[in-house]
Order: sequence, then C-alpha cells, then structure tokens
Amino acid sequence: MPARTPSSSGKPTRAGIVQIAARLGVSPSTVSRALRPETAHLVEAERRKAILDLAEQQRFSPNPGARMLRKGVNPTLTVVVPLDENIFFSEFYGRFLSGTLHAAAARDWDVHICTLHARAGADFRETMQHLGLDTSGIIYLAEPLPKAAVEQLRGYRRSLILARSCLPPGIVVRDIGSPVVGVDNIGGARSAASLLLQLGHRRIGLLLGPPTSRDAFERKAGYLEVLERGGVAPKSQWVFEGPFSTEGGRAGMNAMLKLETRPTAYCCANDEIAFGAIDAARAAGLECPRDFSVVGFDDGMWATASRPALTTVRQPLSELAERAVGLVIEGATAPGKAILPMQSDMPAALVIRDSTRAIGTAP
Amino acid sequence: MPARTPSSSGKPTRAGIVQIAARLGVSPSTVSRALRPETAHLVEAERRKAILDLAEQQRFSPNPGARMLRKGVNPTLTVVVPLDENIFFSEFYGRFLSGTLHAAAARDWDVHICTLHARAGADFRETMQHLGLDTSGIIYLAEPLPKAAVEQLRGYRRSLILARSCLPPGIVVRDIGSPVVGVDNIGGARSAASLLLQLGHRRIGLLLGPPTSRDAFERKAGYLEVLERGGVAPKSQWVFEGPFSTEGGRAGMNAMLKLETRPTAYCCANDEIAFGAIDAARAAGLECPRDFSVVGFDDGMWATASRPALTTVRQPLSELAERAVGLVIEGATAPGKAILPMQSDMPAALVIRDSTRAIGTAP
DNA sequence: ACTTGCAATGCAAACGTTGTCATTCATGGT
DNA sequence: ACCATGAATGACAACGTTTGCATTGCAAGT
Repeated sequence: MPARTPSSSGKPTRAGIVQIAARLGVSPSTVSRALRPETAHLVEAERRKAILDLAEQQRFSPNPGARMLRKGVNPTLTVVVPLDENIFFSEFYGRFLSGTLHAAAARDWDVHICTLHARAGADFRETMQHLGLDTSGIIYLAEPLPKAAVEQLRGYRRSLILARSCLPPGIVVRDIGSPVVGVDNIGGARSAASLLLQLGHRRIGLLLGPPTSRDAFERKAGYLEVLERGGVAPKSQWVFEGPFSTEGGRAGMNAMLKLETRPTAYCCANDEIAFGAIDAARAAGLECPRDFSVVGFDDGMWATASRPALTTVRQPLSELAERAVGLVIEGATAPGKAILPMQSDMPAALVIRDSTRAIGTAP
Repeated sequence: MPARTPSSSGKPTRAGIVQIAARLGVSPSTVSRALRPETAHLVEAERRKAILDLAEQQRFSPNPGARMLRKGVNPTLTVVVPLDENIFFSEFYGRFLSGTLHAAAARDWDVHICTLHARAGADFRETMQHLGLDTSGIIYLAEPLPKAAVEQLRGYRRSLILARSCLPPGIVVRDIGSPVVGVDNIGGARSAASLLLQLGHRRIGLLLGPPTSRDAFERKAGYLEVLERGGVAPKSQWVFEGPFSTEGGRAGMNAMLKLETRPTAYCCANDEIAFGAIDAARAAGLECPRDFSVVGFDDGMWATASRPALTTVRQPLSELAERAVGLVIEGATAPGKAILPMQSDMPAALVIRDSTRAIGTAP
C-alpha cells in the first residue's frame, strides 16, 4: 500500500504560488516577484529562471481572482460581440476589434472577447452581471438592444461602454446610464449627399439599410436633411430600404431600373450596398461612374480594391475603438467617480474616389 | 472644525459587504446570503428586504475579485494574432476567431485575444513563457515563425497549438513539439486544378501567393502536382507569385495579358487574387467566365456576393477552430500527460459557382 | 420536562496574491 | 575597523466574499 503522506499523492501540486515557492525552497514573495515582468528585476537572475521554468513545467498560472482582489482591478476588458457567425464578414467588427486590441495593448490591458449566450428567463441585467466577473470593463458591440434592456442597464455598476450601433433608433442617447461611443453617421451622410449635389446631381436615390438599425436610421436622416434643404428631396420610389448587404444593393438597384425616370446618383448606406448596386446596374448595361454616381459608407478594404474605386465615407473605427477603450479603462480605474453618461461622436470623413462624377460629364 | 472620528468622516462607507452589515447590525454572512438569489431564502424576509434596500441605496456591488477568488474562475485560452492592422480584412482570422469563440463558449472557456508585442532582446521562448502565465492554453495564429523560433519551442510545457499557416514552408510538421492544425491546402488545390482539367482546359495559369507563405507554398504544390500528372504543366510565364491581395491578382493578370498565348484558366491561391485578376482582365475587355475561367481559394463572403460568383475552395475554418480549441483544452487539462505532437488536416472542399466554364463553350 | 428538529444567524477560516516593512549579507568608502 | 549603502529575500498582513460549522431560539413531538 502506498504511503498516504500528502507529499506522495499523485496530484501534481495543483495551483498556487506557495506550492511553487515550497518546491524551490523560497518564499512566495520571491515567486510572485519573479513571475511579473515589472518586479522581476528584483529577483536574482538565476533564481528567476528556476522559478519561471518550474512555473511552466507545472503549468502554473496565477489565479486572476486573487490578483484582482489584491490589486483592485485586473487589466482586462471584454468585448461583447454578436452570436451571429457572420459578424466577422462585416469589416465593422474586424476593424473595431483590431483597434481595440491595439489600444488595449498600448495601455497594457488584455482583451477578452465573448458572445452573450442569453439565458432564457434571466433578464439582461443579470446576464451582464454574470458575464464580466473577471473583467474590469465591458464594451458592448453585440446585438441591438431592445429598449427594455437598455433601461435595465441604468445603474449598472461596472465600467460599460455601448456602441451606438447597438441601440435601437428610438432611444435618446442622453437617457442612458452608460457612455456611448459612435460614429457621426449624420455628419458623414450629409457630406455624401452634399458631394452629389455639388456634382450637379438633382435626382438622387437612397439605398438604405434596414430601418431597425440605428446606423441606417441616422444615415437616412443625414441624407434627407441635405437633399431636402437643397430642394431635391427624393421621390418615394427613389428610396429603398433593405439589408446591409450586396443583395440589398442589388435589390434596390433592380427596383430603380424599372422606373421611368431614375436617379442619376445614389447614396448607399453601406459599401456593400454600393457594390451590389453597381453590379446590378452593370448587369443591365449601365456603368458607374459613366451612367450614374455612387457614394458608399464605411470605407472597407474593397472600397479601394474594387473598380471603380468607391467614393465613400470613412468610418474611423480604430479611433472609435481607441476612444471606447480609453473610456472603459477610465471607468474601471477612476475609483469612486461615477462614469458620466456621455456621447462621443467620431467624425466620419468623405473619401472621394472614382465612383462619382459630375453629371453629364463625358469621361 | 469637524470631528475627526472615523465614523463621522464624510466617506460614504466605501464598498464592502461588511460595511453594509455593520450599518444594519447584522453579520457579513447574512448580507452575503441575502444578496445572492440562490441563498436569499435563508434570510428572513424582512431583514432581506432591508439589506437589499441598503445595498441599492449605497450603490453597492460585490467586489468581483473577491467573489472570483472564492468561487474559482473558468479557464481561458488565448489566441495570438498578428500585429498587422489589416488582419481582420482577411476573413481568415475573422472566421477562425468566430469559430474559436463558439467552440470555447461551448466548453465554458473564455477567450483572450492578443498580439505578440515582441519585446526587444527577449527571445521567442521567453515571450511565450510570459504569455503563458496568463492563460491556460495558447493558439498561435500570428506572424509566420522563423525556423529558429519554432525550434526554441520544443519542450515548451504549456498547452500550445500552432496554425500551420504560421510555419515557414521548409519545416516538417512532425519535427515540431506542439500540435499543429491546418487546412488541407494540397488537397484543396488538387481539387481546383482537377476541375479545370475536367472542363477541358489545357493552358492553365497559376496566380500564387508569396513564396514565404506556407499556405501559398502548399497550394502551389497541389496545383502543380495535378497539372503535371495531367501532362499540362504550366509554362513558367504562366506562373505568377505575388501578395495575397487584389493587387497581386491584378499584377498577375496584367503580366498574362502581355503574353502571346495566354492560359484559358487560372488557379488563384486566394479569393482576393482571383477578384483582382478578373477585374484586371475586365479592364482589358476580357470577361470571366466567357473568356477565361478562374478558381479561387477561401470561399470568403465575396465569393458569393460578387459577379460572377466565384468557384473556389472552401476553407473549413470553423471546424479548424473547433479542432484547435479541442486540442488546446485537452492539452491544458490532461494532467501530466505530454501533448502529442500531431497534425490535423481539415479537408478543403471545392465549391463550384459561375467563374468556371468548360473551354470553348458558348454561354 | 426532555429530546428533536428546524429556522435564522453569527463566527471564523479559507481563497491566492501582493505590497510594506524588516532582515540579512556583501560591498565600498572613510 | 566602522558606517553607509544597496541588493536580495523573507515574514506577514491585508484584499472582500463565501461557506462549513456552531449557536441560539422556538415550536412540536414523546
């Protein structure tokens, strides 16, 4: 029968800085110091190496809970993304995430990423509670929130930033308890419409996103404002609302192609819609920009890679992410200070390329 | 002058279950129990209400660190992605990441994501050592590793999975200390080339990726193998190597356009290359698939959205991610057991769409 | 009246890490 | 020889919750 002394048990000394310390005959303090880069210099080189090696061999990693308890925060923020498999196809998430990653790294924070597996029954607040136990801040970038959920969020204690795209169109941003970051959709849309006006277009169509999306809603408002002020409000047949996809763009353009008098230019709420529209028109023998002009929205990678290169509105997503990260970290580290609900709008700049042309101009 | 006794200080009893308890003259245990739904029934109703009310009024929320320390944490795995701003534009990362997220969530693991801020001086092994401290398992998906780095990794004890795309072409996978996951590039490339052969093409060009990339290398091998066996090895002018981008495709196609006898079909190592090629040809008046056929590789979102819809090879990235997550978790939880170095190839299936056509066929 | 059982609560020991302070020992300057 | 300096380390007390166990009443069963 094997001896029953604890030391001989098969368990590989599970977890713990103290076990590591014991194995090496040093104190836990020393191990703790050796393990963290910022204090590692305090430990003699040889000993440090021994500690690191043993830690690796034992597959040790310090308990984040304990660390967090001790230090107050643990430098980790969580980005909540939608469940949808396809989110990454939209460059929005990719670019935002990439920006987050860099901004966080610059501040020495880690980035968690997770989806929200909404548990039936549990209300949204509860789900959020459960979510971020091990992080000090949350950036919400996921499914659009129903109004009720947004209201439950008021008084949520941890550092939480919402992306404005995730809010339903109806809600006033000021009413929300958390900071909200977003791109200046209205301003961007205004620039797009203004450009078309300046180029002499008077019949301008709108290929919009789904009315449930706040982004779509705001962009529409921006387009319409400029067109109406310019006295060229679009006929109702010139306004099409569909999904934010090439299919949406195709459907919209096909609808326009059936009309007797068509727009000479289109504001598309999205690059993908723009590509779909251009392509559907091409199938009907119409070329952009020879026969019509198009302005997109996003400035994704294909805006430059496609032909014609797309005139579009640049979403400053990395700046947006930078801002979100800054706010969330501030909220997580500013001790007592309540986080001010505030709105940050990042400007959206027009990028002029080859899909727009003054009306009636020969190449 | 105000009294200086601690009880009368202005501080609003910052944080803490004990302060709440003190205010109500009950023990911390009771407060703790009252605060959590699952134990709330242990506390007398009236008292519970009092506690909850005070907690609300004091804007109390339990210290997540302490709670975490008590309850234990779920383990995390870390995905290492390249520093490059643009990685998310390549759908590879997005889809892989999305798959990782789902696979990890299904097993109740959390996902970290980080880049490798290579600190000057520190060698790769050391960097990994530090990285490994904060996580239970690592999936390496970042910059291609130089041979030296790969060798340093031998004997690394933590759970680490490498994506085959991150290895330099020259290295034999069996020689590596860690499990490697990857897509069956060779098989996929074979299918692509075989399809073109079957459609009757005999002059087949290759628009490849950069020779430093293992993916490019393997795909090239797959194409060539089939073509050579079919007796239609491409002339050297028909083989072009460039970046994995539309620009690469454009450059390649433009080179082909200058030749007297051009290929009638092209294997492109990448969807983007394929799009670039199609577009460059169109600029010269050649239409796909009327005048030439193209097969891509990846099956990204634009493969279906563009016109012609692209015949391409589907990379089973979510399955790949699933596999990687499975392996990394296994490696992290199997106690003493060393992780077997092994290679997992996920099959890559051909998806036939509209960019390929039998040679000489009228529409 | 004496168990017995139950409900409500308090006590105190973890949980694993880190920062402060004190201790030890070697070094170099006077 | 003595003190000052500094590097390397150890001892120890937090950090705020949770939970097993002990305690106290109180009601019901014998």
